[in-house]
Order: sequence, then C-alpha cells, then structure tokens
Amino acid sequence: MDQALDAAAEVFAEVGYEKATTNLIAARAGMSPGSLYQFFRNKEAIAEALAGRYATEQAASHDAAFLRPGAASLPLGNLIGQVIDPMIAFHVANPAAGILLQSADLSPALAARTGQLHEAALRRAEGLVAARAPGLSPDERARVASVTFQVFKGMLPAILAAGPDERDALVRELKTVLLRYLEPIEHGH
Amino acid sequence: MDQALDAAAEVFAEVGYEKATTNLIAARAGMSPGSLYQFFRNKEAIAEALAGRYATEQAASHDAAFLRPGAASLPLGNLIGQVIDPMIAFHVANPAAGILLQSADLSPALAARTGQLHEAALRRAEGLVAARAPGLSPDERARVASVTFQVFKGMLPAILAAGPDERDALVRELKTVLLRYLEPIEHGH
Amino acid sequence: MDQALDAAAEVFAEVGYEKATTNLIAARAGMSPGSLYQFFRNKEAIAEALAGRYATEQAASHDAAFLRPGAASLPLGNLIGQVIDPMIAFHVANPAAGILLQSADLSPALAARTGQLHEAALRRAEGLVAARAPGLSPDERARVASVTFQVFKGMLPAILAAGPDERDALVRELKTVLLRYLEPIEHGH
Amino acid sequence: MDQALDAAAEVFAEVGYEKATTNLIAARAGMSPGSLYQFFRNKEAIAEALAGRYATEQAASHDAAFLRPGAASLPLGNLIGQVIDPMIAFHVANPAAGILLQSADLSPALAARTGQLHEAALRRAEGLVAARAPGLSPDERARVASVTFQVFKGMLPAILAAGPDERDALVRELKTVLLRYLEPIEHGH
DNA sequence: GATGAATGAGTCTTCATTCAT
DNA sequence: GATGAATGAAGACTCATTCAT
Repeated sequence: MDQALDAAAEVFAEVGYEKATTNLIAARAGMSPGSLYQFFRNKEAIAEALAGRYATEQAASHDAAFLRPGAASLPLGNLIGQVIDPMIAFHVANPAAGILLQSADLSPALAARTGQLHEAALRRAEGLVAARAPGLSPDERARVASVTFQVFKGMLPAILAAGPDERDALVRELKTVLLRYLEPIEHGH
Repeated sequence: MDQALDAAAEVFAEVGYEKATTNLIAARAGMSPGSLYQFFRNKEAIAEALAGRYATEQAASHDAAFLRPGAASLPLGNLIGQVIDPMIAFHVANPAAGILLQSADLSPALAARTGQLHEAALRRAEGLVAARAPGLSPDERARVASVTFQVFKGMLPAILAAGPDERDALVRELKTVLLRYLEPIEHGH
Repeated sequence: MDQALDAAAEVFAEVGYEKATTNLIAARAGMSPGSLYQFFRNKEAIAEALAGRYATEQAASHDAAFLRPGAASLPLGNLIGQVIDPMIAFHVANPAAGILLQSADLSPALAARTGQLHEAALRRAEGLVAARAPGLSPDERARVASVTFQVFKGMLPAILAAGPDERDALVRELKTVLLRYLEPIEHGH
Repeated sequence: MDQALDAAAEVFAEVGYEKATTNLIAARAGMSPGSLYQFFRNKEAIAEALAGRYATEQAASHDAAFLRPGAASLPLGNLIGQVIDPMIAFHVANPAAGILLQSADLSPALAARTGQLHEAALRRAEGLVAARAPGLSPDERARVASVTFQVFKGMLPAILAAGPDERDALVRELKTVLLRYLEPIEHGH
C-alpha cells in the first residue's frame, strides 16, 4: 500500500493528477489494477491517501523544528528559515505534493480531496502565528496564516522548476517576502 | 466565436480544463460540436484563444492604469492598489483566467499560449519594477517581478474562493504583502 | 458541374474514394458544398457521374480505334496494341479512373456505383471478341471478354505506379499476356 | 485474439476496410471495444495482424504444394494447377484476404504489412519462375513473377464474386491465361 | 441558383472500474 | 488476497449533408 502510494507519487509528479492512469500507477507499483482497487476505492482515494501521508510527514518535520530548544524565542528571520527550509526540502523530495497542492486550485472538484494537506499546513501556520503574535484576533490570525501559506504555495512551482542556483535565490526571496510581511505583525501590526 | 469562448470560460471555471468536454462547451455555447470545431482546431486551441483574449483584455486594463497622469510618481502603496484592484476585478469577472493561469501541466503548445498570459503579466510587472527601482540588475529585476507575480498568483485562488468581505480583507492583505516586499527594494534594497 | 467532376477526379486520385471529403472536392472545384450537392445527390453520385464520364470518353476513344479502316482484319497483336495503348494513355491521364475501378473491388457496396465503367469496358471487350472469334457461345464470349478486362485491370495499378521505362515494359507484357491468351481463341480454341 | 481476427475478417469482407468500424468488429467478436484494443493498438493493427496471419497460412499451403515429390518436374499446366487451386481455395475461404490485397491506398504502415502478403506471394512466384526459366535475367524474372501475380490478383474479385459453376470456369480460364503466358517463357521466351 | 455555416450522428480510442478465476 | 482480462461509458473529433440567407 505504501508501494502503491510511492508509485502514485511518481506518476502524479511525472504527468499530473488528471493524466495519471490507475493502470500506470498499479504497474509502477508492481501490482495489478485489481490490487490497487483493494486498497483504494478509486483514483480520488489514492490522491487523498497520498495527501494524507504528506500531511503526516510534514507535521513530523514541523514538530521537529519546534521541539528544538529555544525555537519559540528565535528571531523571526531564523524561525522562518527553520520552517521554510525543511518544507522546501520536502517538496523537492516529493514533487507530487506540489502537484496535489496545485491541483486543488485547478478545479473545484479537486479541492476536497487534497484538503488534508492544505488544512494541516494551514493549522501549523496558525500555530506559528499564534505563538508570535498573540494579540491577533482568531480571524486575523487565520488570515495571516492563510496568506503566509498562499505565498509559499504561490512561489513553490517556480522554486521547484528552478535549477539549484536560481532555486536558492528564490527561496531567499520567499523568506524575505514572509519576513517583511510578518515582522510588523509580530510587533503589533 | 466569442459565444464559444464565453461558454468555454464558463465550463473551464466550473470543472477545470481537463474535465471540460468539448461537447459540453458546444452545448453551453448553443452550438453543435461541429460548429465549435469550425472555430477551433481542437480543445487546446479553445484554451489558447481564451488565454489570448484574457491577455489582451488585461493588457488594456493595465495600460489604462498607467496612462493615468502622475502614475509614475505615485506612492508605491497607491500604485500597487491601482494595479492590483483591476487585476482582481478582472479575475473575479473571469474565473477561467485563473484556471488557465494555474494550469501548469498542459501540453507544450497550450503552455506557450497561457504562457502569454503569464509572460504579459510578468513583463508588465518588470516594467513596474524597472520604473521604481532602476538600480536593480536585470536578473534581480526579473526575479523581483516574478516573485511579485507569484505572490499574486498564489493568493488568487483564495481571493476568488472567498465571499465578498473575506475577499476584501484578503486583497488588502495581498497589497500589504507586496508593499512590504517592494518598499525596501524601491529604496535601494 | 464538369468543374466539380474534375475536382473530384483530382481528389479521388490523390487520396482515394473513401478518404476524399465532399468539402475538399467542393473547395477544389471552387464552389461551395451546397453547390456541389445541387449537382449530386451525395458523394456516391459524384463517383457515379465521374465513372459515367470516363465510360463515355473511353467509348469514344475505343470507337475511334475501330472506325480506322481495316481494323477488323488487323493481325490480333496489332489490334490489341490499338486498343490497349489508348486505354493505358487514358488511365495515365485520368488516374481517378483506376481508383474507381479498384474501389469497386474493395467493398461490395462500392461496386454498384462504378458499374458503368466496368460494364462499358466489358461490353466493348465483348464486341471485340465477337468480331474475332464468332464461333464462341455467348457465355464463352462473355467470359473471355471478362477475363481480358480483368487481366487489364489487374495489371493497371502496377502500370500506373511504374516509372516510364518499367511502364513500357509492363505494357508490353500485358499485351503479350493478352495475345497469348486470345490468339488460340481466335483460331477456334 | 484469433476471435478478434476472425471477426475482423468477416467485417472487412462484408463492408471493406474503410467502412469497418472497430466497434462492429468487437461486437462481432463477442467482446467489448476495450478488449479489442487490448490486443491491437488501433484499427490498422488489426488489419496488419490479419494480413500477417494470411501471409503465414498461404506460405504454409504453398510450401505444401512444393514439397510434394516430383513437383519440380511436373508439366507446367499441372504445376500451375497445384499452385492456383489452393490459392483460390484460400481466398474463397478467406474473402478478407482479397480485400486486404486489393486495398492500395492504405496508410504506409498498413501498406507495408499487407505488402507482406503481396511480397510473400511475389517471392514465391519468383521462385517458381526461377525454377522453370533459369535463363531469365533477374529483372525479367521479377517482371514475369509480378505479371503472373497481377493477373491472379486481377481475376480474383470476379472469381470470388462468381457462383460455383462460373467460378470453376473462371479459374480454368485463369490457368489458361497463365499457362499460355508462361509456357513460351519456360521454353526460352 | 449559390452560399457556407451549422449540424449531429458516428468514429476511433481511452481508462476508471469490476469480477471470475 | 491477488490477478489482469474484460468492460463500456464517454471523450475528442470528422464529415456527409442541409438550409436559412
């Protein structure tokens, strides 16, 4: 079943969600289509499960960053780096995650199925914001977290498509955008 | 033919590019599939033409913003507003434009055409940056423009999905992000 | 209407009957599809009319060969030459005639529509045979004529496809086949 | 898969290659279109496979005729009978073979494959000629073989279309044509 | 009489899904 | 539980034919 998700990730990354065929995923996973459908009700369920796996993995990496001693009192720039760097690394290692993230915006019908990834990321961003800007109203906090995530999501495709040098420059730029956006908020708007 | 593009825009917005069927587009346009294919060689060509139309319309609206007297000497915040507001209005009025903008994994030919939309927006952003931060190297300028556009693109889906109130708040936030990102650049990094 | 048939002949020769589209024929004829359908009930009717025209033209050329004084008493080899040469010339000049002749064999449904060409050619061959071998029963005469025509038809594609030199050799061979076949018949089996 | 080819043969024989639809072939084969496409990449591939099957079967039957002891020293008329009779029987039993043999304006790929049928028959005819008229130059030998085959091909449709009695008469006539054509060649032109 | 845009049934082909083995 | 052949609905696209102008 992990085998199947690995295969799905490969195929999604290579051809996108819509053009990925379940038969190709099964073949890539070294199993029969029938077996694939024993694990997943349908193609959508595969994407959902994959998104779930990504959500879990990212949560783990995020927690790791925050269990580091002193994380809470880190300067904002450093904190951003500690969060962004593993996220980028994760997406570089798992290009299908980006595909799923984008697919959600492509068609309303696709949104629900990758919700977990979205929601999980959002919730973590909200935790961050709550810790750094405790004065914000829940609405504001949610909005700031959402904006942060959207900026990340917006830059992700370019970052993933870039070669190593340009990628580093873009990541630096992403951090700059977020730092400049969040710093005034941290200090009470 | 405008009829057909209108119908295509509706259908793309509703179900996304991949799930849009040419027969549905034709029906929505009140014509037969055969007629649709008299105007467009294939499904891709429909999207291409639609992207072209959007590129043209946006260029016009953007030029309008810049021909306004004094635009060049406007405070950055105001300038951003003058650019962002019509762009948002455009995307709210034309939700299919966002779909096309986001669709990364299209065929090369279509990508090239939606690339028009992309490129046109990018080039306009570069013009802006060049005017405001003449000291930047071409590479830096291109990167700043690209980042600006990516941030916009990243927030677009949420803005379009939001209700009117939340939408306004998100647009304000988008402007804030861009202002805080660009202001230091305008003043020499 | 001759215009239309000329165009049809071109198109049939270029792409074959099945792949020829009525719109292409109309365009080639410099008229609208509507006009084409004013002259011909449907695509089949075009082929029929074209076959009819070819039948007429060939009849004329055949009669010319036979009105030549002394034709009836010519040695068989010469007579064959006088019949075959203009027929080959005709088919070289009108490649669509060969297409129509072949199409009749490709699908039972196609046979009827080019019947005129077949029948006309057969009847002329029968006339020839009757003149040269008056002793044959009507059945035998019909069969000999039919065989003669089929041999001609069988070699026609290769003759038309060949370059000039090979073509001459093949035509010579065709005449040899027919001469050797018909000579004993002329002399009472 | 043999099922599918049988069905294709039926359909090709009934309506010709162009008018044969893959759905009809599938239905005739008692399978779904999807299954048909599991065996054959596309419609062309069906015809190719069928042509291949025919080529193989004919080669076998032809070899059988020639492995018969004393075949090489048979009088020419007998030899012709031994070759023609099974070929006619084959085409009577497999009317689609004639359709494929006659279809000249197929796509290059298909032509190449039906060419197999063509080529195989030609090569066998050449073998025959070489054995019987060793004095011929390769060019002449090829031409004689080609002419022989074309005569056969030319008479085939009429033979297949005829009722049993007329068919026998036509086959006899075919043999006569070939015998009279080839006999002088066998004896040094 | 001519036009040519419009039609829509029909074609090939794909692929998510099922089910007998 | 696994298999993978079979399914068949549905999609992109074509083209003979019609009909309002």
